[in-house]
Amino acid sequence: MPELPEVETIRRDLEKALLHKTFSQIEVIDPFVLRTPQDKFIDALKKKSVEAIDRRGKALIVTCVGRDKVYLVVQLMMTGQLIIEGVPDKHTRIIFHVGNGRDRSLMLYNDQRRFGQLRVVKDLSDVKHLSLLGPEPFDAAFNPKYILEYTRHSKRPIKNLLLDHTFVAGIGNIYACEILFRCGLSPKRLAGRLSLAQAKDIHQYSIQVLNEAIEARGSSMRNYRDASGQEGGFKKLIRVYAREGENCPRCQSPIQRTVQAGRSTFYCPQCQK
DNA sequence: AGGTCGACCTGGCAGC
DNA sequence: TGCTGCCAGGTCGACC
Repeated sequence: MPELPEVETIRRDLEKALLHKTFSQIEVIDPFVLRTPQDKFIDALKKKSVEAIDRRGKALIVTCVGRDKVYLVVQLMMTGQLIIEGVPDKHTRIIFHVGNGRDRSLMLYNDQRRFGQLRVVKDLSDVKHLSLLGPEPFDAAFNPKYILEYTRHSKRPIKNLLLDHTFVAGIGNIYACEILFRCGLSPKRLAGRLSLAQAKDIHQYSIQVLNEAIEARGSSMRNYRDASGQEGGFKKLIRVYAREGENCPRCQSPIQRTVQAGRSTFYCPQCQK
């Protein structure tokens, strides 16, 4: 579900709610979402205190300290949610009890489709997905030169490349469409044919779109909720995604939908060449 | 080797 | 109302 801006919003919320608090108890309702054996998962987190909450791509990394240091890695995938102070429902898979006595609270892991994954590791390099990730869009390593060099020999459409997390981490289907719209670039354009100016646009508009979305606390299409269960505000700012048939905000011609790499792409054929 | 495609799950919605 | 088919923000492994 969530892409970089949504996960970053959740990360900031969790930081306010969880930092330096202790997991007093972990209730596993549905072990299906665990990638660490249930008893190990509970044992590794119980009585640990949260030292840091980081994000890498679309993954959340909760650093927990106690007898030893462990990392809780959460990939929300399509429908995962981490909710503070929510009421458990039929999609609640894990309940984290936080704090003690008067300062008690709950953090729920909800996940309708159960694609999400939670694991506990002692060493982040044990998480294969993390080791495969390309640079963060806000990193200096993600720059026009990198984009040009990475794509030089590529025969893939630029949209597919933006979705490839080994190229750049955290961009998903919504933001890939929005970034290309702002660039005025067709999602079907071959990545290997980019000019330096176009690589600069991709770099600049990636950062711009993602920053605006973080500012608006993410987009809510279907299932996305922040850590307090609220929808994000970027939905109103989305110009093409899921707007098939509506007028392009720039030229008024109808936005089209097509399918690339098995996923919907929305774009304006007039503005995006 | 690079790139594409189904599979993984559940549920909402449109159309009949 | 109920059924069917399609669609969904991600990721991986099988396959071409």
